[in-house]
Amino acid sequence: MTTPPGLREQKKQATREALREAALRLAVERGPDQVRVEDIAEAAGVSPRTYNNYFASREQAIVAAVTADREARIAAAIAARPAGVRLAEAITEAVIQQYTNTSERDSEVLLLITSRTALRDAFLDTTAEIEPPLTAVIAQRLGDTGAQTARVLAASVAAAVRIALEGWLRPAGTAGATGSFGAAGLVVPSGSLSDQLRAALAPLAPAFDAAERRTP
Amino acid sequence: MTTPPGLREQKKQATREALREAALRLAVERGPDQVRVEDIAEAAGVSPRTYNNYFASREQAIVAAVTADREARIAAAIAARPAGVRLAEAITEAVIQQYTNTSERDSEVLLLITSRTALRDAFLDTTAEIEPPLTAVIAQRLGDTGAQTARVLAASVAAAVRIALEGWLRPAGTAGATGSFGAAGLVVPSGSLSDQLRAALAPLAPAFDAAERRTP
DNA sequence: CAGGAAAAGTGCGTGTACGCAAATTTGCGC
DNA sequence: GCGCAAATTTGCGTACACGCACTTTTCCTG
Repeated sequence: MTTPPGLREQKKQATREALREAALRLAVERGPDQVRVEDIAEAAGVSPRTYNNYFASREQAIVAAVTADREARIAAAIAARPAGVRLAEAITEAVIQQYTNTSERDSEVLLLITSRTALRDAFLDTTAEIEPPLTAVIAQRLGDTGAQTARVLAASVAAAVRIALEGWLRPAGTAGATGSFGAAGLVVPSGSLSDQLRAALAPLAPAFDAAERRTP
Repeated sequence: MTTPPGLREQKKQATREALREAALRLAVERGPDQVRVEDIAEAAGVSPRTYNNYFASREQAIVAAVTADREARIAAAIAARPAGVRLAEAITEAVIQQYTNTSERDSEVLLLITSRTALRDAFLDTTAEIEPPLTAVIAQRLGDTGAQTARVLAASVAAAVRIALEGWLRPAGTAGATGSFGAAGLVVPSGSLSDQLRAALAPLAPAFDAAERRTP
């Protein structure tokens, strides 16, 4: 059913990644406001029109360089957990694991992202991407009868993650200007990201428990 | 604290409504694709630039004509319910009440909205507007300790409503073309809107119960 | 009621988003 | 290998979104 990765699809992914990388590189080099779609397209070796076949806005390519494939990794992380544990717990831990897996580079880029409202919004919008794979994983656990329930719970998780991220990087936006920054570790505005995520997801746990109880 | 409605604010609301009405009227008259921002602005007696001070996209004004003030009405409806009933129930009923309160005109316009993807998306996006008032109402019931919980639950409700609406008007989009339509009642794709909303909100009830139990 | 600060409205310029149709590339069967 | 059907890329044209600086309106205070 799943077509073996043809050369066509391969090339498409290559183009997508080239655009992502070019966008991020240019944004870091010049500052996010000094990068036009035209520049990104040129750097990736495609036409500006093609850029918009891959990304619907200038910001998407930049944030995609950080969030790429996060949805798939979260879904895999959940599926990897033993079937015995509570669904709520499996999801919480999987989400935390993936979102705190930020490399050194990522943490630098996050500063850049928070520095522009448009970028920040685009970044937060990527939380919606985890919905489809999350829905699939949840539906699998709940059985076919709970398809609608799975969608609602997945969307709720995405919303909670979004809120956690907002809370986490809000104070960061108020302080620094565009230019230099430094410090050793991550920016730790109001509690660690792990704590924010745990706190945001906790209220949903009873809903997961009830859903699981209905189809054990 | 709350400034008495100055003449300034009054005029702003008047402009906003003028834009809404003009947008909807033109969209119905000519078809949604034959209406430019310039046209709407002219019909409302403001400059095109001012249009974008009120609405961030061409579609927003059109859908706003249908969804105007829905958030406030939902919040009021919840607050109006006796403090004794379950929060989950109060919210569910209030939401259903407000979303099924469609006038004759609204049902006609909904057909128009579903006929264009961009309009449909803009319409679904309006569900996010209920979050802030919903957060306030929920937070009030849960006490100040549950502020974060209130946000998450409110966002979950908004997500559930969105899913319900999607499911409700999906089949409607596949059938009819732009032009004529008729029939007596509302379009009833897959179950009534009430049923869709109830089904989408049901999975969240345990989360509300648990939150209430924590601060009774 | 005059003065002036704050807010809303406007014009302009730039970059963006995307429908459409033509040109190019890819993959498959022969 | 050949050629064709499907998918992708591209150019073009149009409309939109919005930052910025400037004008006009509102409304508060003395």
